Formats: sequence, C-alpha cells, structure tokens
Amino acid sequence: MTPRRRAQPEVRRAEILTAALEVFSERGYRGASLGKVAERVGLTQQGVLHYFHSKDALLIEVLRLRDEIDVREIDGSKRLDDIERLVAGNATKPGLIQSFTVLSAESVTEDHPAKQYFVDRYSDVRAKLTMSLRTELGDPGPSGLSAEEAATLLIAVMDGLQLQWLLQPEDVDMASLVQAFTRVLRGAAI
Amino acid sequence: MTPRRRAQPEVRRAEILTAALEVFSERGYRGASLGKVAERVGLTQQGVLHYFHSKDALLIEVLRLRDEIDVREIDGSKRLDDIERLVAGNATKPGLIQSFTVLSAESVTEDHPAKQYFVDRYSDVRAKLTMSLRTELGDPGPSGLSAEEAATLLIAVMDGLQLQWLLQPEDVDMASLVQAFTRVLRGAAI
DNA sequence: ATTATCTATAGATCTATAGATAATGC
DNA sequence: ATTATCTATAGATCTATAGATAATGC
Repeated sequence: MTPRRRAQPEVRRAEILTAALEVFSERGYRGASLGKVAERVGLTQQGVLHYFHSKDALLIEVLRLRDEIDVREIDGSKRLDDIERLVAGNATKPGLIQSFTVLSAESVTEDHPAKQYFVDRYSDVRAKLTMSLRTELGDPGPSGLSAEEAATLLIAVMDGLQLQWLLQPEDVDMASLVQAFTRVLRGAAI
Repeated sequence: MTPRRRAQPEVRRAEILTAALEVFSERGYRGASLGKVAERVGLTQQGVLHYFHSKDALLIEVLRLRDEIDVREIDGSKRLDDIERLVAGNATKPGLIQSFTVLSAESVTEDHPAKQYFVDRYSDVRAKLTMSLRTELGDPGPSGLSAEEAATLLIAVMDGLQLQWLLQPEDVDMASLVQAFTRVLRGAAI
C-alpha cells in the first residue's frame, strides 16, 4: 500500500478553496457536489468535510476568499481609468467572471447561503463607487446622471455585459463597451 | 376511495408549465425537482413526466412559453418609451424577473440545457434593439454611442439592474434608473 | 497526543422506466 | 381504445456523522 499523502493543513485548505470556486463556478452551488471538489484535490468527500464542516460553510469561505481579492481590486479602482483596466483584465479570466455571475444570480433564490453576502457586497460597492465618481465627475456629472445613478448603472453595465460575454465571447467586447459607457459618463457626446 | 381527478390535457400541460417556471425560478434549474413541480399541480412526479418526457424537456418548453410572452413584449417595444414602460411593468413582477435572471446566469454553466436558448435569445434581442435604436436615435446617436453599443449596453443595464433590484428592491429603483440611462442615450446632458 | 484522511453507513433525494388501473371519448 | 394518473422500483447521487488508522509533532 502506498503511504497516505498528508498535506500541510494550510496548503490543503487553500487547494480545497480553489477547487471549490472552480466547481461552484462550473455548476452553480446547488449543482455542485462536495465529491467533485474532493476529486479535484485528490481527497474523499469526507476529507473535504474535515476542513469545512458543511457545503454551506465551504461556499461562504470561498466567497470570503474571493472577496479579499475583489475588495483589493475595487478599493484600488478609485477612478474610471482603473475600472477600465479592471474590466480589460477580467476579459482574460472567464472562470472567475463565471463564478461571480453564476453565484450572484443563484443567490437570489430561496434560502441561498450566499444571499446576505451579495446584498452586503453590492451595498458596499455601490457606496464606494458613488463616492469615487462624485470626486471624479461631480454630482451630477457631465452626463447629467447623479453620482449614485452613475455608480448603480456602471455596476449594472459590468454585470450585464459579463453575462452577454460569457454566452457569446466573440460577439461582445466587454472592455470596449465599458469604455464606451465611461466615455459617456465623462460627458463626451458627438 | 375518492375518484381520481382527471384534467383536460391542455389545461394540465399549462398548469405544469406555470408551476415549473415558478419552481425553476425559486431554486434554479439544478436546484429544482420534478417532485416539487408535481406537488404544486397536485400530481405525482411520474404524472408530470407523462406530459414532459424529461426535466430538460420541461425546462425547454418553459422557456419557449416564456419566450412567446417576451417576444411579443420586445417586438412591441420599438422605441425607448416602450422600453421604459416595459421595465416599469417588470418592477411589479419579481417572480418573472427572478426566473429570467436565475436561469440565464445558470445557463452559462456546464452542459446546461438552456444555453443555446439564451445565446440565440441575446443575439436576437441585440439585433432587434440595434435596429430600433438606429431608427430612433441615429447611428451613432446623440450620446456618441453607435446603435449596436447602445443596444448592448441597454440590455446589460436592464439585466444588471434586475440583479441589484432582486437583492435589494428597496434600494434600487429599476424603472427610474433605466429612464436615467435612456435620457443619456437621447443626448440629454446638463 | 494530535489530526489528516479513510471506510462504513444512515438517511435523503432525484430522475426515469415499467406496468397497472381507471376515467374518458368514440 | 386511448390515455391520465398511479404504484413500484432501479440506480444514481448527495450530505453528513461515527469511528478507525496512520502520519506528524512534541
């Protein structure tokens, strides 16, 4: 018998979180199984449950991890230029975008464990972006939109474009469409 | 024993489709079960399968039905005014909006039976809306956006706002935000 | 001694097929 | 005669708990 491989706990936890994000992204939370996650890291399903005590708990921790990365990116996006760069970068990360699109939409369904997470997250992002836009463009800005309207619409544009892009990457150029929108926010008409 | 109730087939089919749309909307396709659908129409799960030969087939038919209603609405929305009215109406139908948001996002996951449906649908809606906007606003329009950019962005705005609204209906006024956006498309700066 | 990982297993579901039964339509 | 609906059931999964085993850390 091959001796059982035993990983360093922190490393293994990180492996599981990465695999779980992938699996949730590929199948949604409800369509995913702990077995699939386990398979990817070379453990049994019960092995995964040693680290995360339930499927719900695993999802929450996956989102917490995702959030640390995101928050850094959003807090680093003080200006529209930064957001344009962020979206251009996202357009090279279909897996990550898919995880977000799939889980956020699924979170509005009955008793979904990530609902509160997304409610809080959107509140937070809207508030931060509103402040940034107020500083950069004034309130109302050159487009005539209030800072809060512009922020809510910009977030909607990013989310909506992600969906269209995931369905038809060839036909939807997220980065240039977000740029077109920010150009309008800056007040560039013909 | 109470005699078994036997419904008119067309009526029963319609009942099942309505119940299925509700259940898929509440839990997503993968989170939904035929048993839940059956329960709502007072049949067994096998009774439902008498009308639709698989869960996949049921979803497809639900979407086809949803589409008939939608296409009428979209084809009836030749101008931005009509779209504003459409969104104002949608803001009173959270169930319907949720079905659309949840299923379209889920459709980007692995082997999802509705993927092709949504790919086709978005192509179609983008093309039609592009033509309408070209007629109404010119190409490029007063905002400086091409008709195709404006169409893709307007669809993104509607989808993205739906998600934010489903999460926080009190904080996100879909109808007025879409109006704010169409105002910009029409070229109204300060 | 602790703990990472496994085997065993209970208890729920879930989809789909096969075939029986009874209500309807001709 | 047809068919709407049911019971029975095969065959997959899936989550979670209990407890055994072996590798690691002190």
